[in-house]
Amino acid sequence: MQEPTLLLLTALADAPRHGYALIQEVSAISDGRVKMRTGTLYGALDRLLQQGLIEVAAEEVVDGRARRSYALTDAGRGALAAEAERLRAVATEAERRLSVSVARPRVRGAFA
Amino acid sequence: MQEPTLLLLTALADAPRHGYALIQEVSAISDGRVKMRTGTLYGALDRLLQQGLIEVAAEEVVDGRARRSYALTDAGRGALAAEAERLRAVATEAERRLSVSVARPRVRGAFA
DNA sequence: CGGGATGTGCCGGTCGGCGATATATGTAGA
DNA sequence: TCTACATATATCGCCGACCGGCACATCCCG
Repeated sequence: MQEPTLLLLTALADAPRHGYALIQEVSAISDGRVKMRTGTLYGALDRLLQQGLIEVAAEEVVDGRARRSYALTDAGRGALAAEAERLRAVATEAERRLSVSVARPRVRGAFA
Repeated sequence: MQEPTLLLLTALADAPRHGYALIQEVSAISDGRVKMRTGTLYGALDRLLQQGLIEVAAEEVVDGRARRSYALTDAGRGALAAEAERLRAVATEAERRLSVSVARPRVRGAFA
């Protein structure tokens, strides 16, 4: 799973949302760093639907505009939780290793 | 940056390593889940060299076999630290949102 | 009436990961 | 000895995900 997809699942984790709202939510989550394009969005949405990680929660018309809302499935919830845990583990390991090498930039002599 | 690349940088974070050792190290870091192929490895290594995130640390012959070691550059260290922090933030946000929706599976009435 | 925000959707290009394949040496066992 | 496996590096082509660009439609504001 790649980052845009992960951000998408995260944006759906607390409540169902429709496409356009997801773009804004992803931007908010990533502190404005990730501007999701509609090409990425709908492609990813189709993929996630097919994988059963999300489902269509509602299809309504608001102010004359069609709006389709998506929600996480239980499988999606599980996948997101697993992914989050894995990423945290990698991040922790990366930081641990970095601190080791920073503390000892190079070894010059034995036992020293 | 994708996960294999992140794992590669992580594997280099505490000490320089050569290609084959990186495959094994990545496998160890990911608890055996990620089996890196040489196609992925050398492609990623070339990319990272070009981006200046890693550098060739040594080229030696051990037991008749050529061996090329790679090391993180300062830029690579910075990139890895930034990436780790970002991933941790996303993971935390994902887990926070999941716990919110699990605590309140659905809202049936107002103010209730 | 024009422009910007809201809203969904497709298409083609690009890039990274992956499987397959090739080459070469050292080591262990039948 | 011959065979198989671990060590070690490297290339190629395919595929899937992401991305920029585009199209289309409605609503609101000036």
